Amino acid sequence: MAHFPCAKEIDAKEVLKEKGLKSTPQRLAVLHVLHESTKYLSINNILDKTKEILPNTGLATIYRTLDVLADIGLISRVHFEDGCHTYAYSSDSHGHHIVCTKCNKIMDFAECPFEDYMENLSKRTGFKINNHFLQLFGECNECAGNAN
Amino acid sequence: MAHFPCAKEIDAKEVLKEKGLKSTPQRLAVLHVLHESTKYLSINNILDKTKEILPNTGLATIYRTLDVLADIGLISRVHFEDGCHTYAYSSDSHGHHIVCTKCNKIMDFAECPFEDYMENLSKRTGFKINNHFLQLFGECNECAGNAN
DNA sequence: ATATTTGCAAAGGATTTGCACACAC
DNA sequence: GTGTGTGCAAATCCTTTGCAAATAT
Repeated sequence: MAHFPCAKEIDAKEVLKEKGLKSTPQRLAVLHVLHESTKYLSINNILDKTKEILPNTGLATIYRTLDVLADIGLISRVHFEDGCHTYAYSSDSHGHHIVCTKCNKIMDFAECPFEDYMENLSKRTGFKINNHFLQLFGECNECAGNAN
Repeated sequence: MAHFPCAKEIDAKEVLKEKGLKSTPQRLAVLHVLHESTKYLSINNILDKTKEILPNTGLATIYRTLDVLADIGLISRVHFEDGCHTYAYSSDSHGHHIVCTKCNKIMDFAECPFEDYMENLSKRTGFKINNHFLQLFGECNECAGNAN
């Protein structure tokens, strides 16, 4: 199997093995690409960079691999404002929501716990933070209270 | 023009007028549907419910209307794990990211400012919060420091 | 009266799937 | 050796767009 200088490679191999998944060059290459990149990459960016390592990689493999890696927690899904088209009524400008994963109930909450934290985080990261997106998932009291 | 019992209708009309947009039955109906619903609705759910009010509404109108309403802040975009396929490397299980909207630089941060807040929010909303999604947008120090 | 908005249908992209072959275990 | 994973191409799905007719102002 090919070998790539990915800091998380050994870890990744173990995580994959734990889940009964194979450590394929493609999976390690995609992880490597994401790990090395300091920028957001589109699916095609990821494909191109992966092809620099494994020229025959197909687009479908990228999709499948990203799903696998996200499912086992080695990467995470990132949301962009214009990349995701689902909407909910919002009673205030923050528009944060809590979603019940059992019944889909949705509740928006006005106050934003981050306001204070932002400044702190701005200083530490060097980012001037303009906007934020927060969403909570859980079970509403009916679903949590009633049986499964 | 049709009239719907939407608490925010008058407000919506004003906001639309302010922006030079027309208060069409479709826009008010979609807003009404989202406002009345306590649950997350898919695009097709929104179409179906809107058709209960205005039977001839087309799907394209739903998309256009949701965009307009989101742009003027009357509704907000909601992200679901499987509804948005963009990924980034994640160095910890939280996987929160800050994204620079100018150069696309992405930085993940380990600590989660919500940990403490969760319990508090759980009590107030009645939701048992299992998971959360947080993402920040801004400008990295190079982009913020350098000219535009 | 006029410019915006809508509905329909067609176009366009993005993502997924089927299947034979390759490969990690 | 076996079953999972991959590559290719086709199929599918979601979203956007063009245009003529309708309509809010």
